Order: sequence, then C-alpha cells, then structure tokens
Amino acid sequence: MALSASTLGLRRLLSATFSPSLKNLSVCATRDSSSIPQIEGIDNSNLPPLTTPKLFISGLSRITTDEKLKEAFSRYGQLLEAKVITDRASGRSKGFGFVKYGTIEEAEEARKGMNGHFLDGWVIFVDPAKSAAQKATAKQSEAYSSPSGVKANKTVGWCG
DNA sequence: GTTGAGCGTT
Repeated sequence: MALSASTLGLRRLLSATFSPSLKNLSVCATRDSSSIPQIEGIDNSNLPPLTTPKLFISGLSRITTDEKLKEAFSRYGQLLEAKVITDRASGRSKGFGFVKYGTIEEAEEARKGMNGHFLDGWVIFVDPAKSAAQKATAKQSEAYSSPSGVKANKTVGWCG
C-alpha cells in the first residue's frame, strides 16, 4: 500500500521550472512554488550515510551533458569527476551519470541537495555508486530496497 | 531529436 502510494505520488509530479521552453509550468509545479525542486514523497533527511564520495545519478534528461551535470553538482563541493554516460554507438546520453567528490561530506550534501530534484526538466535520483563487488552483493540480496528511499527508482519527467 | 531500466570509460 505504502509502496504504491509513493510510486503514484512520484509519477504525478512532473517536470517543471527553470526551462523557459516549457509552458505548462503551473500544471507541473508543486504547490510550494517558491523554490520548487523537491519532489513530494522523498525524505532526504532519512537516508543512510554514504560510504563513498562517488555518486550515481539516474533519471537524467538526454539533453543533459557532462558540463550541465558539473554545473548542477559543483555547488556542493569540488568535483573530481562529472560524467554523463553516453552510448558508444550513438554517442547520446544513456540517461545516467557519475559525479565524484573529494570527500564524503560533500557527496552527502550533493545527495541531499539534488536527490529528487529537477535537472533539465527531469527528476533525478542520487545514489551512492556501486563497485563491482557491491553490484554482486546487491544481486544476492533481493530484499535490498532502493538507496534513494524511493521504492521505484523510476524516472519522472516531461509534463504534457 | 525525448518518452526511460539502470552502475561508466580508461
């Protein structure tokens, strides 16, 4: 019950703001229109502490580039790396990327600041990046829930 | 040139 509620909640909020080319802002924007970014149903204050300064960013718009990612995340600390993963064949964004900070503290701030917020009209999710070993572990324990505190790590975006 | 799951290149 609780799962579907948050999932539905997520799906309803759509893109918003910041993009001048979007006209239906009022439809998409949340009630608190002063400084939108937060999606309903996400508690960035209740997240487990990070163990790595490297973050996995999902839900990116396909028009989001390395530079845009860097711009969005550099306010939380010094970025050692910021990369949007592109398909080697087509050269276009796969819709996710990585950012790496010098310290875990900076990464924490970035996650709290950007998880569930908007970038280029799409809701992005910020999670700790996995190492190869962590990926294997995650496969074994199926009961492991979403790192971002959202059950369905689905992307939300594009209103209208 | 956007429609959507997921963990990258040396």
